[in-house]
Amino acid sequence: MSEILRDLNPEQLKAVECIEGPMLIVAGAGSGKTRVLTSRIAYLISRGVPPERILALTFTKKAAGEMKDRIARMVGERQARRIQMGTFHSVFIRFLREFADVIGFPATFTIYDTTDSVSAVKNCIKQLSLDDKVYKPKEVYSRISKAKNDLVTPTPYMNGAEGYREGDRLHKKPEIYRVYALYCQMCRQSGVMDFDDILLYMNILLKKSPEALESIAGRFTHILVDEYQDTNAAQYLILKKLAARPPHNICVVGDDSQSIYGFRGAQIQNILSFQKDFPDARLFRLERNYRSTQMIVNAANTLIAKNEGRIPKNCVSMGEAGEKIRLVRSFTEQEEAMQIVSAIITRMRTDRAEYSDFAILYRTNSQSRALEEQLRRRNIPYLIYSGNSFFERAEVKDVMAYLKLAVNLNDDEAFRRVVNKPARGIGDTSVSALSKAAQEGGISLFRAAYRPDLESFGLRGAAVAKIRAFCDMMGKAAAEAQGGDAYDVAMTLASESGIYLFFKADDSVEGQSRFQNVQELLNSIKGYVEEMHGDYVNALVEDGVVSDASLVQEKDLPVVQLGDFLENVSLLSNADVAEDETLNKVALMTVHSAKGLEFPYVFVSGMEENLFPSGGWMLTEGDLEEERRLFYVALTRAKKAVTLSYAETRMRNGKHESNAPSRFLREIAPQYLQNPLRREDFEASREEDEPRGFSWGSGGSPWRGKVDAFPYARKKADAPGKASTFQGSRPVMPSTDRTSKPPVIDANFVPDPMSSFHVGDRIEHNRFGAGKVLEISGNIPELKARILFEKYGEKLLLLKYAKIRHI
DNA sequence: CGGCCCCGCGTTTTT
DNA sequence: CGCGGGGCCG
Repeated sequence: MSEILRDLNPEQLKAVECIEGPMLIVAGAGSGKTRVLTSRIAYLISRGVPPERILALTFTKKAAGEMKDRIARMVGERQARRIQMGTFHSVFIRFLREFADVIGFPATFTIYDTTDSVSAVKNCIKQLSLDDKVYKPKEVYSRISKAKNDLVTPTPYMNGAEGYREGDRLHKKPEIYRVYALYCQMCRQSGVMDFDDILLYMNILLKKSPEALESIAGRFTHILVDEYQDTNAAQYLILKKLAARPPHNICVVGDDSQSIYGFRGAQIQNILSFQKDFPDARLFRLERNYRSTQMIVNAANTLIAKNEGRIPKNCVSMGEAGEKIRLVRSFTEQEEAMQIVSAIITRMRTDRAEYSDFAILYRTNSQSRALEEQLRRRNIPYLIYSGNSFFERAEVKDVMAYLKLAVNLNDDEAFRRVVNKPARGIGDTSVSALSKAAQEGGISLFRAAYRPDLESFGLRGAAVAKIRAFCDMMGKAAAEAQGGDAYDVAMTLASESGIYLFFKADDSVEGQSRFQNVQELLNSIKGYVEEMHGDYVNALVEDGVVSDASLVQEKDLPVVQLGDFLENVSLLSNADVAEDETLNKVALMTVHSAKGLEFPYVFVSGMEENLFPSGGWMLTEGDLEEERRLFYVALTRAKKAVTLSYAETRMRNGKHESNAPSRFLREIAPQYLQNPLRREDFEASREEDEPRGFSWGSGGSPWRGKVDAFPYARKKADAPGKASTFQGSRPVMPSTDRTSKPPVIDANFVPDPMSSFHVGDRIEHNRFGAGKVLEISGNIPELKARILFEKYGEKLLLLKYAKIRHI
């Protein structure tokens, strides 16, 4: 036991040792939250709490896995395995299967991912003859999702609960309730639940069946919840029910400052008012930051202090002072990327850092492109953590649909996707007719295929025969999937269905790549089966059932079924990257994806208004606070150094956009910034020397007013009232076409230091080409040079920004 | 029935 | 700009 408690600081120790009653642990970034959670569980076990009576819930599989590993190291694999630990969704799926009959679902229900759900919603919209230009499937789905999170089921929805109908009418979409009702009916008749259903039906189950509540809640003496600030209403209510019985041994851990999923229904209020829900709750604060330098922690503190309604806490770095946060200004996103890459290369030299010590974070996935290009150009290995791009590939989804259909023949989404792939002569007409038959009977497409009166829906005998042949094949596959090995079943199905050959036969370059993906999917099934078998064997050895892993025979291994694999995959996230994939690579990801991770060196790119914080249009105070928390998360990922960057113009949706530097850059107290923003930075374009709004190639001599261009911009900065430019978060410069500006000559351009230039030097500019220095004026760092360019005439450049080198 | 083209659209997304 | 979906044509 002493070993469990040994390395904890006093605050952590208190949080671990308090074993009875409700408690809230507010854990600042990098304060050893996971350590406390795992130590606490280990401590409970050491104090005699049976592991199976501990329920530990996380949001991600990764978090659950890491915690399990760490606990196993403390109390042994054998004990650790008995803990009920997993994601909200995976744990609740288990309960729901157990009590499936109560809520009227087959115990074998399967899970729709978001794509499945949206496409099912789309189908419902079609079936109701609604215009999908008005009723956009994605929008309708998110509306339904919201309602489910609020536990508003179709009937109350229809009857006006929580103002949903009213809201819909306001948005001129009064029929959403009908889509909702139909969608629920469809899911039910398909034996399918979406992600929100898992939480919704869990609530319904606990409400409807006191026996189920008693049974489930009675299993656990201790409940632990990770990332509590991200729970939504549905999760919150489940937790409240499970912990309803005194002494309410529920321990929630989180950080209100890191609540960044409000847009998905997370309620920061849950953590803020935990002590109201449980008046005798004890509050523990973990404020010692072991991750980041003082500079980073202090900077982040000053930023987050701008938010209201926080749980008061004062995070203090236990590390060294550290260096100030750097700010990189650039003209375009390409330049920004270039500078980031250069900084990485420099840092690797000076600090002997490795590629994997770096993360480049951004607000939106689309920002990765420019970064990728520059990284590739410099041959730097990188890894993009973006959505499950592999499982989003059409060919992978096709094969997955076959597998899903084999596990659940009533999965209409899967059915539609593969019924005519490869071509079986079952076209739209046939599927529509089948659809009618299914709708009329309130049954799935698969079941409808066997209706004796199918021909009365306008199908010819030949069409019916083709449909039934397909269904027979799938029926056979389903029988095999029942109790068969996942990999064997998948292989057999892939070849029998013809989908394997379908992809193999395409010998175009893209076709081969698609086939490779299919192969990779099948391999990953094998990998999964082997991993499960490995875990099983390890458990046998650990339990002393066998003395050596090699003694376990193949026939003794448990069958890993296709359904297991599919469920596993559907609950996978983009943080779930194989460890060897991350080796020695620069990490690129959104700030959201970075939550929970840490890196020695962090770059946050795109620090611009309208991007970060995003949503300039209708940015409410609440939205802004969430953006600020998001930036807080970004800063606190760094252990040693942070570099922030922004670009003056950025290509967005095919248009050039100019935005002011992010207000967040001003919200970090300037003493933590190496080169804080000055007022003129918030003014428009101070690119090189041109006055703002200037348009290249607008005909005539582009050099009117060239010499006084920069002073002009500065004068404006000093003008009273001008500060409002950055207060109003609208674009500072209209997107006048800057497309015809002189091209960047060399993207790899490395400028010479500004003090190296002298009158008479022959120089070369990144964009203007060759020229001669006529005059140097001003003092560092405001050093200016008057340069006569061969092609563009005389210009006054601020050397700090100009990309110039000697020839 | 399949392929091609045009149009529309475009935060973040642990499950 | 780059993608995906729908519609139209062969």
